[in-house]
Amino acid sequence: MVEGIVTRTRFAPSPTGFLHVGAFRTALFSWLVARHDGGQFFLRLEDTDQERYVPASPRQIIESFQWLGLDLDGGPDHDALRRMKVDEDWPGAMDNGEFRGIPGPFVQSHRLDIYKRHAEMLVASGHAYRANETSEELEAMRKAADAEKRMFVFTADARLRSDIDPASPHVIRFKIDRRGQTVINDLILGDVVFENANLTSDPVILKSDGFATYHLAAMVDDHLQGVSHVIRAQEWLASAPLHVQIIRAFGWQWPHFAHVPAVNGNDGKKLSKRTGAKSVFEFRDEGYLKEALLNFLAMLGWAVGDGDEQNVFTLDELVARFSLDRVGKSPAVFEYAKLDWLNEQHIKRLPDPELAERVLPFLEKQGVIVQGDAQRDTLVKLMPLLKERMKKLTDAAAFVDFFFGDIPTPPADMLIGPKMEQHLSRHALRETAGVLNALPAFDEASIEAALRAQCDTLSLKPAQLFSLLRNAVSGKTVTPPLFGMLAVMGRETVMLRLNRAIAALGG
RNA sequence: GGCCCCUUCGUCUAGUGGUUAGGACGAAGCCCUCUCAAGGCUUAAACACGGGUUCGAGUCCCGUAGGGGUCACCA
Repeated sequence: MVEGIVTRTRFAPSPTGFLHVGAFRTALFSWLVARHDGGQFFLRLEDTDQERYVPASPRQIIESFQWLGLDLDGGPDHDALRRMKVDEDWPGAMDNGEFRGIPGPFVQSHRLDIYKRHAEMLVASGHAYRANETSEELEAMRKAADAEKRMFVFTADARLRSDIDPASPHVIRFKIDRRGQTVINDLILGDVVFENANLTSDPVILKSDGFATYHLAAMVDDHLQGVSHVIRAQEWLASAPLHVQIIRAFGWQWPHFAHVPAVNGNDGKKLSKRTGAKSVFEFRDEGYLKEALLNFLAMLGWAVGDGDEQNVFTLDELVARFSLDRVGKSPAVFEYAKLDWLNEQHIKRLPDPELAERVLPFLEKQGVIVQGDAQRDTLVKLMPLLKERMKKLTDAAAFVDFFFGDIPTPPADMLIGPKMEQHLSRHALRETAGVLNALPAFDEASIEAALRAQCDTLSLKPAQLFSLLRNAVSGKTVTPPLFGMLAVMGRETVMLRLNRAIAALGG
């Protein structure tokens, strides 16, 4: 256990491609643990595999954190990102950030000397040794073991050569202690017991190209950077005993471990492209709120419990209530219907001006709004009409497009009310237009009162008159509520469209 | 195959020996209603299986089955 220091967690992805939301759920758990405890959270890029490195990856990872609003107390700075060949013109995440007492660099390829030094320390202390078998030789050894139906385990005794010149190309392997057992006190899973005799080959900790492997690099960094809780995907559980041995070989205290269960697709299998392995950006672009995504991700595997049945949480509430001992042990499945519902809930809770700001970029992209600033006020007024019927931000366009641009005069058959003749529809429109034009105040309450009175005057049912008006002013059969819609639209536009409709009906 | 993890409605889950097994999403129905929604009410829907332990098991133990992870000079 790391004692006497604050909770410090980290997210340490390998920049080898685009991270899907499942990875960010693990990151969110780590972030929540840190914030709940008033501790720190930082980002470390584990790029010790140069062959799989994808230069677009660091940027995607950092911008995802930015969009989600998960702040970092440390991470790759501008210079580090430049060295990683991330776009020159990109400002980078940490230029305005601070490194609050957490030692960097935060990119593993910039820490090679540290790993080398630590690997040599283990050789000197007898916990590791040099080896230089070629991959062909190793393959042959595996085949031979296979043929004898026994498991291939590489140990110091198995190596072909032991007199290795430190100046020649070679790897350093960790010498696994195969006696006794290792117990991992996992914060989520409880005690997990491993028989050390079952452990696999002595792992390479320093590759012949001078790069460390995960096992060495992550343990060294977590120690040097003061990580108190190692929160990671459950796929790491099998190598946890090895990690404990490495930490012990250095004489360090080990951190709390928490292995987070996987997230599966709706086929029960590992998340794939087809089953929803999307990036954070894809959700953003599809019109999801970060609040909803975060809420949804947090509840995949975590629940408040204790009889509390709250479903909708703000980030602050999650920070206040999250704890690892409430994280379930079993894998969860993405169910996007629930995300949609959460999105609705968070949309409804957003203040109108804020919601309008979120909707605006989508309307601009969809060509509904051209002059955003000029039309912002109208947009804010529309929010009360919209927020109850929007599932995603992309839904807004269909409800508001006719407020911001002219509409073609609807076809005549659309201008005839239910169970009404053409002349009757025309009459009703003409009379109602007259009433609306004479209305002293063109606000929602006045409009409603006047139109309901019109139903009586004309002996029409609300459904008849109102659908007629709706179609005439919007050109649509599905719109926000009529009275509020007319008020926001304004008398001038309403009269213009009603008169056109009357003309289209021949009169 | 060895080792490890997991198993409550379709999905996310509550439950820590005694419950009519609760909630949410989704589904169906009803109500409300100017369309679409929202909202309200109601219904269907689960303890993987088999043995124990116990007066009593979703809860404890042991098996079985199923799912997943891992066994690289990848992370």
